[in-house]
Amino acid sequence: MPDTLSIATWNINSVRLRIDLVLRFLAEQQPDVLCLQETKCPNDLFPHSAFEKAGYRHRAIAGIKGYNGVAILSKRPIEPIEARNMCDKPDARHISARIGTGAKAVTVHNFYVPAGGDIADPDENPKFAHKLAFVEELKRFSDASRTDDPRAILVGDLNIAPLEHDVWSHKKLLDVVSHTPVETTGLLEVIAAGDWVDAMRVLKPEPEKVYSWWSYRSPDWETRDLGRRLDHVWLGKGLGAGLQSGQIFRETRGWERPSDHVPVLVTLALD
DNA sequence: ATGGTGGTTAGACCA
Repeated sequence: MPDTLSIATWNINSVRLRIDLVLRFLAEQQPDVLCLQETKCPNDLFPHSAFEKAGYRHRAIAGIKGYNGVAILSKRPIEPIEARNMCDKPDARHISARIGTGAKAVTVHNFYVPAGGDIADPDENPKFAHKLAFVEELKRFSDASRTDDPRAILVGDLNIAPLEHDVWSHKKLLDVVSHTPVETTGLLEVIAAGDWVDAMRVLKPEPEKVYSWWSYRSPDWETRDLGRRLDHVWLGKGLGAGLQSGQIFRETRGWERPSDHVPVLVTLALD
């Protein structure tokens, strides 16, 4: 086993519609592992053979019809662990797998946190209540993971931009779902509970602006640049010191028929 | 204050 691991996360917004974009990214960057969210693909319709041909012969998937769905694609052997029912719902928002063996093995957890709807009030908006409950569950998960599994990696579309410079305007977005205080505080508490290392923010500390998502609804996304950092790669306590590099593939937002999210790729040493 | 653009799948629902 090589002593580095490169792992990417990407909300693809339909893996079948955008299979060519995923294959292009894999061909160009060759990450060891790619975690997808919003595959929107039932398990029996997952495009296994396309990934097989691309060299991603090891996969763990959890999909349902129409919504959500997560997948872990790997060039190296993996052992699927579980697809958790977060908030007691079988709605395909988590999948995990073990990569490698022995002392260098790591556990990858791929999460898709609920977007939370438009109204930032849990009493008025059940989707926002669901999101807050999901974050609370992530807190308990992280607290347990910190002690049980220091070689864990948590990635995914967490649908929260926790820091001031994770959004184009902190003040203007304070009451916009994804950057409200209850969400940003909650996500920072998840990080604290797990002692997670926020990989991209180690490499690009505040106040640099870092985004991974630009709304479909905003025309001229590139010049206006009204982005948010919703996609994250967190390293467990035993892996944080190995962080080597990270990259956000903003250019994919300009590809034909793009996802509204772009890939985030992190490379780390495993020893 | 509002509406703006996408995907799934067949009328809404979700982002």
